[in-house]
Amino acid sequence: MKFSIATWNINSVRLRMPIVEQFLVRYQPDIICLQETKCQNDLFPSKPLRALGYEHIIVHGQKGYHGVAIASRLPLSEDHRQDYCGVGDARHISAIVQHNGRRIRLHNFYVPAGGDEPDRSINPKFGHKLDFVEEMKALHAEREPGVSSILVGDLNIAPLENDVWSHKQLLKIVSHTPVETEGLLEVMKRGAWLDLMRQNVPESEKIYTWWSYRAKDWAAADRGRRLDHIWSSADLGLHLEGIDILKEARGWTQPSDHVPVTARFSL
DNA sequence: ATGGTTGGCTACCAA
Repeated sequence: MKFSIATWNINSVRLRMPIVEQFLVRYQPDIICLQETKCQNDLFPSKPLRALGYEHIIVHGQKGYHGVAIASRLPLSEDHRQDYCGVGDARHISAIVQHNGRRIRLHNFYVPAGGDEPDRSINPKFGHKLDFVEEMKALHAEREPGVSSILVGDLNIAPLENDVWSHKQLLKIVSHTPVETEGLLEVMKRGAWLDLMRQNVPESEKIYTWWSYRAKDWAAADRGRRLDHIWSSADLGLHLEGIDILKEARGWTQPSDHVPVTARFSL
Protein backbone atom coordinates (compact mmCIF):
# COMPACT_ATOMS: atom_id res chain seq x y z
CA MET A 1 0.00 0.00 0.00
CA LYS A 2 1.09 3.53 -0.74
CA PHE A 3 1.73 6.02 2.01
CA SER A 4 3.05 9.56 1.62
CA ILE A 5 3.93 12.38 3.92
CA ALA A 6 4.78 15.98 3.08
CA THR A 7 6.50 18.71 5.07
CA TRP A 8 6.32 22.44 4.28
CA ASN A 9 7.37 25.59 6.09
CA ILE A 10 4.41 27.67 5.01
CA ASN A 11 5.34 31.05 6.57
CA SER A 12 1.77 31.98 7.59
CA VAL A 13 -0.81 29.30 6.90
CA ARG A 14 -3.73 31.72 6.66
CA LEU A 15 -2.07 33.85 4.01
CA ARG A 16 -1.05 30.80 2.00
CA MET A 17 -4.14 28.59 2.12
CA PRO A 18 -4.62 28.97 -1.67
CA ILE A 19 -1.26 27.32 -2.40
CA VAL A 20 -1.69 24.76 0.39
CA GLU A 21 -4.95 23.69 -1.25
CA GLN A 22 -3.32 23.69 -4.68
CA PHE A 23 -0.56 21.43 -3.38
CA LEU A 24 -2.94 19.02 -1.65
CA VAL A 25 -5.30 18.76 -4.62
CA ARG A 26 -2.48 18.12 -7.08
CA TYR A 27 -0.21 15.85 -5.04
CA GLN A 28 -2.58 14.18 -2.54
CA PRO A 29 -0.17 13.32 0.28
CA ASP A 30 -1.76 11.27 3.07
CA ILE A 31 -0.31 13.66 5.64
CA ILE A 32 0.98 17.22 5.55
CA CYS A 33 3.15 18.68 8.29
CA LEU A 34 3.32 22.47 8.39
CA GLN A 35 5.73 24.82 10.15
CA GLU A 36 5.64 28.56 10.78
CA THR A 37 1.87 28.60 10.73
CA LYS A 38 1.97 31.93 12.62
CA CYS A 39 -1.55 31.41 13.82
CA GLN A 40 -3.32 30.80 17.10
CA ASN A 41 -5.10 27.45 17.43
CA ASP A 42 -8.61 28.90 17.26
CA LEU A 43 -7.77 30.71 14.01
CA PHE A 44 -6.24 27.69 12.24
CA PRO A 45 -7.97 27.04 8.87
CA SER A 46 -9.19 23.52 9.63
CA LYS A 47 -12.37 23.74 7.58
CA PRO A 48 -10.80 23.88 4.09
CA LEU A 49 -8.39 21.09 5.06
CA ARG A 50 -11.25 18.87 6.21
CA ALA A 51 -13.07 19.61 2.98
CA LEU A 52 -10.11 18.11 1.11
CA GLY A 53 -10.24 14.94 3.20
CA TYR A 54 -7.71 15.89 5.86
CA GLU A 55 -10.08 15.15 8.71
CA HIS A 56 -7.50 14.54 11.42
CA ILE A 57 -5.83 17.79 12.39
CA ILE A 58 -3.66 18.63 15.34
CA VAL A 59 -2.23 22.07 15.91
CA HIS A 60 0.22 23.81 18.18
CA GLY A 61 0.18 27.48 17.44
CA GLN A 62 0.87 30.82 19.06
CA LYS A 63 0.22 34.41 18.10
CA GLY A 64 2.48 35.88 15.45
CA TYR A 65 5.41 33.46 15.56
CA HIS A 66 6.37 29.83 14.97
CA GLY A 67 3.56 27.26 15.11
CA VAL A 68 3.34 23.68 13.80
CA ALA A 69 0.44 21.53 12.62
CA ILE A 70 -0.33 18.10 11.19
CA ALA A 71 -3.26 17.44 8.85
CA SER A 72 -3.93 13.83 7.96
CA ARG A 73 -6.30 11.59 6.01
CA LEU A 74 -5.34 8.77 8.40
CA PRO A 75 -6.25 8.74 12.09
CA LEU A 76 -3.86 10.44 14.51
CA SER A 77 -3.62 9.52 18.18
CA GLU A 78 -1.47 9.97 21.26
CA ASP A 79 -0.52 13.49 20.27
CA HIS A 80 1.79 15.61 22.35
CA ARG A 81 3.83 18.76 22.24
CA GLN A 82 7.27 19.14 23.78
CA ASP A 83 8.46 22.52 24.96
CA TYR A 84 12.10 22.39 23.84
CA CYS A 85 14.32 24.68 25.94
CA GLY A 86 11.33 25.44 28.16
CA VAL A 87 10.67 28.82 26.57
CA GLY A 88 7.03 28.27 25.58
CA ASP A 89 7.59 28.34 21.79
CA ALA A 90 5.29 26.24 19.58
CA ARG A 91 8.01 24.35 17.71
CA HIS A 92 7.14 20.66 18.07
CA ILE A 93 4.09 18.47 17.71
CA SER A 94 3.87 14.71 17.54
CA ALA A 95 1.30 11.96 17.08
CA ILE A 96 0.97 8.31 16.19
CA VAL A 97 -0.41 7.53 12.74
CA GLN A 98 -1.94 4.19 11.98
CA HIS A 99 -1.36 2.75 8.50
CA ASN A 100 -1.97 -0.77 7.25
CA GLY A 101 -1.55 -2.30 10.68
CA ARG A 102 1.63 -0.38 11.38
CA ARG A 103 2.01 2.32 14.03
CA ILE A 104 4.26 5.26 13.20
CA ARG A 105 5.28 7.98 15.64
CA LEU A 106 5.47 11.22 13.66
CA HIS A 107 7.41 14.26 14.90
CA ASN A 108 7.03 17.67 13.27
CA PHE A 109 9.73 20.23 14.19
CA TYR A 110 10.42 23.88 13.62
CA VAL A 111 13.98 24.42 14.84
CA PRO A 112 14.94 28.04 15.70
CA ALA A 113 16.57 29.90 12.81
CA GLY A 114 19.25 31.25 15.15
CA GLY A 115 19.66 34.88 14.04
CA ASP A 116 22.51 36.21 11.93
CA GLU A 117 25.61 36.05 14.14
CA PRO A 118 26.94 32.52 14.75
CA ASP A 119 28.29 33.30 18.21
CA ARG A 120 26.22 32.52 21.29
CA SER A 121 28.10 35.04 23.44
CA ILE A 122 26.76 37.96 21.40
CA ASN A 123 23.63 36.37 19.87
CA PRO A 124 21.27 34.60 22.30
CA LYS A 125 19.16 33.31 19.38
CA PHE A 126 22.11 31.26 18.17
CA GLY A 127 22.58 29.88 21.69
CA HIS A 128 18.91 28.94 21.77
CA LYS A 129 19.27 27.07 18.48
CA LEU A 130 22.29 25.12 19.75
CA ASP A 131 20.47 24.27 22.99
CA PHE A 132 17.43 23.12 21.00
CA VAL A 133 19.57 20.81 18.86
CA GLU A 134 21.29 19.52 21.99
CA GLU A 135 17.90 18.59 23.44
CA MET A 136 16.93 16.80 20.20
CA LYS A 137 19.83 14.37 20.73
CA ALA A 138 17.69 12.55 23.31
CA LEU A 139 15.04 11.64 20.71
CA HIS A 140 15.51 8.06 19.51
CA ALA A 141 13.84 6.62 16.42
CA GLU A 142 13.23 3.35 18.26
CA ARG A 143 11.94 4.75 21.52
CA GLU A 144 8.59 2.94 21.55
CA PRO A 145 8.67 -0.83 21.01
CA GLY A 146 6.74 -1.91 17.92
CA VAL A 147 6.35 1.69 16.73
CA SER A 148 8.24 3.03 13.70
CA SER A 149 9.22 6.72 13.56
CA ILE A 150 9.27 9.59 11.11
CA LEU A 151 10.74 13.01 11.90
CA VAL A 152 10.09 15.91 9.55
CA GLY A 153 10.33 19.65 9.57
CA ASP A 154 12.22 22.84 9.03
CA LEU A 155 15.39 22.02 10.95
CA ASN A 156 17.04 25.27 9.78
CA ILE A 157 20.36 23.46 9.28
CA ALA A 158 21.90 22.28 6.00
CA PRO A 159 24.22 19.56 7.33
CA LEU A 160 26.15 18.39 4.24
CA GLU A 161 28.42 20.19 1.77
CA ASN A 162 25.96 19.73 -1.08
CA ASP A 163 23.04 20.93 1.03
CA VAL A 164 24.12 24.49 0.22
CA TRP A 165 25.02 26.33 -2.97
CA SER A 166 28.57 27.00 -1.73
CA HIS A 167 29.98 25.09 1.21
CA LYS A 168 33.00 27.36 1.44
CA GLN A 169 31.05 30.61 1.34
CA LEU A 170 28.51 29.48 3.91
CA LEU A 171 30.79 28.05 6.59
CA LYS A 172 30.29 31.15 8.74
CA ILE A 173 26.65 31.62 7.82
CA VAL A 174 24.04 30.48 10.33
CA SER A 175 22.49 27.17 9.11
CA HIS A 176 25.79 25.77 7.81
CA THR A 177 28.38 26.48 10.55
CA PRO A 178 30.32 23.43 11.80
CA VAL A 179 28.83 23.60 15.30
CA GLU A 180 25.33 23.35 13.81
CA THR A 181 26.02 20.75 11.11
CA GLU A 182 27.97 18.54 13.54
CA GLY A 183 25.19 18.93 16.08
CA LEU A 184 22.49 17.86 13.64
CA LEU A 185 24.54 14.87 12.42
CA GLU A 186 24.94 13.87 16.08
CA VAL A 187 21.16 14.06 16.58
CA MET A 188 20.78 11.62 13.66
CA LYS A 189 23.53 9.31 14.85
CA ARG A 190 22.46 9.16 18.50
CA GLY A 191 18.81 8.67 17.58
CA ALA A 192 19.51 6.11 14.82
CA TRP A 193 17.64 8.28 12.30
CA LEU A 194 17.90 7.71 8.54
CA ASP A 195 18.16 10.76 6.28
CA LEU A 196 15.58 9.70 3.68
CA MET A 197 16.32 12.55 1.27
CA ARG A 198 19.96 11.48 1.11
CA GLN A 199 18.99 7.84 0.83
CA ASN A 200 17.24 8.91 -2.36
CA VAL A 201 19.79 11.42 -3.72
CA PRO A 202 23.56 10.81 -3.41
CA GLU A 203 25.61 13.19 -1.27
CA SER A 204 27.50 14.30 -4.38
CA GLU A 205 24.34 15.98 -5.73
CA LYS A 206 23.01 19.37 -4.61
CA ILE A 207 19.62 19.41 -2.89
CA TYR A 208 17.81 22.59 -1.83
CA THR A 209 14.42 23.13 -0.21
CA TRP A 210 14.70 26.86 0.54
CA TRP A 211 15.58 29.93 -1.51
CA SER A 212 15.83 33.35 0.14
CA TYR A 213 13.24 36.04 -0.50
CA ARG A 214 16.12 38.51 -0.71
CA ALA A 215 17.46 37.35 -4.06
CA LYS A 216 16.52 39.47 -7.06
CA ASP A 217 15.82 36.33 -9.07
CA TRP A 218 15.83 33.24 -6.85
CA ALA A 219 15.72 30.81 -9.78
CA ALA A 220 18.53 32.44 -11.77
CA ALA A 221 20.80 32.74 -8.73
CA ASP A 222 19.76 29.30 -7.43
CA ARG A 223 21.50 29.93 -4.13
CA GLY A 224 19.46 27.47 -2.10
CA ARG A 225 19.90 25.43 1.04
CA ARG A 226 18.45 22.13 2.28
CA LEU A 227 16.83 23.26 5.52
CA ASP A 228 13.84 20.90 5.45
CA HIS A 229 14.27 17.24 6.24
CA ILE A 230 12.53 13.87 6.41
CA TRP A 231 14.08 11.23 8.65
CA SER A 232 12.85 7.79 9.67
CA SER A 233 13.64 4.74 11.71
CA ALA A 234 15.64 2.07 9.86
CA ASP A 235 12.67 -0.24 9.21
CA LEU A 236 10.87 2.39 7.10
CA GLY A 237 13.95 3.12 4.99
CA LEU A 238 13.48 -0.22 3.25
CA HIS A 239 10.03 0.87 2.09
CA LEU A 240 10.90 4.31 0.69
CA GLU A 241 9.75 4.66 -2.91
CA GLY A 242 10.93 8.17 -3.54
CA ILE A 243 11.33 11.77 -2.42
CA ASP A 244 9.77 14.71 -4.24
CA ILE A 245 11.07 18.23 -3.76
CA LEU A 246 8.55 20.53 -5.38
CA LYS A 247 10.90 23.31 -6.51
CA GLU A 248 8.14 24.64 -8.74
CA ALA A 249 6.21 25.78 -5.65
CA ARG A 250 8.85 28.45 -5.00
CA GLY A 251 7.52 30.16 -8.12
CA TRP A 252 3.82 29.91 -7.25
CA THR A 253 1.78 33.02 -6.49
CA GLN A 254 2.81 34.59 -3.18
CA PRO A 255 5.15 31.72 -2.34
CA SER A 256 6.73 30.58 0.89
CA ASP A 257 10.53 30.72 0.82
CA HIS A 258 10.45 26.94 1.48
CA VAL A 259 9.03 24.29 -0.87
CA PRO A 260 7.15 21.12 0.07
CA VAL A 261 9.12 17.89 0.40
CA THR A 262 7.24 14.59 0.16
CA ALA A 263 8.36 11.07 1.06
CA ARG A 264 6.52 8.25 -0.70
CA PHE A 265 6.49 4.79 0.84
CA SER A 266 5.13 1.42 -0.12
CA LEU A 267 4.01 -0.22 3.10
C1' DA B 1 31.33 43.85 2.63
C1' DT B 2 26.64 44.92 2.46
C1' DG B 3 21.90 44.77 1.63
C1' DG B 4 18.52 42.57 -0.16
C1' DT B 5 12.50 40.58 0.97
C1' DT B 6 8.72 38.81 3.51
C1' DG B 7 4.97 38.27 7.37
C1' DG B 8 2.71 39.51 11.71
C1' DC B 9 1.36 42.98 14.38
C1' DT B 10 2.07 47.17 16.04
C1' DA B 11 4.72 51.01 15.42
C1' DC B 12 9.64 46.58 15.12
C1' DC B 13 10.91 41.83 15.41
C1' DA B 14 11.89 37.41 13.39
C1' DA B 15 13.32 35.03 9.53
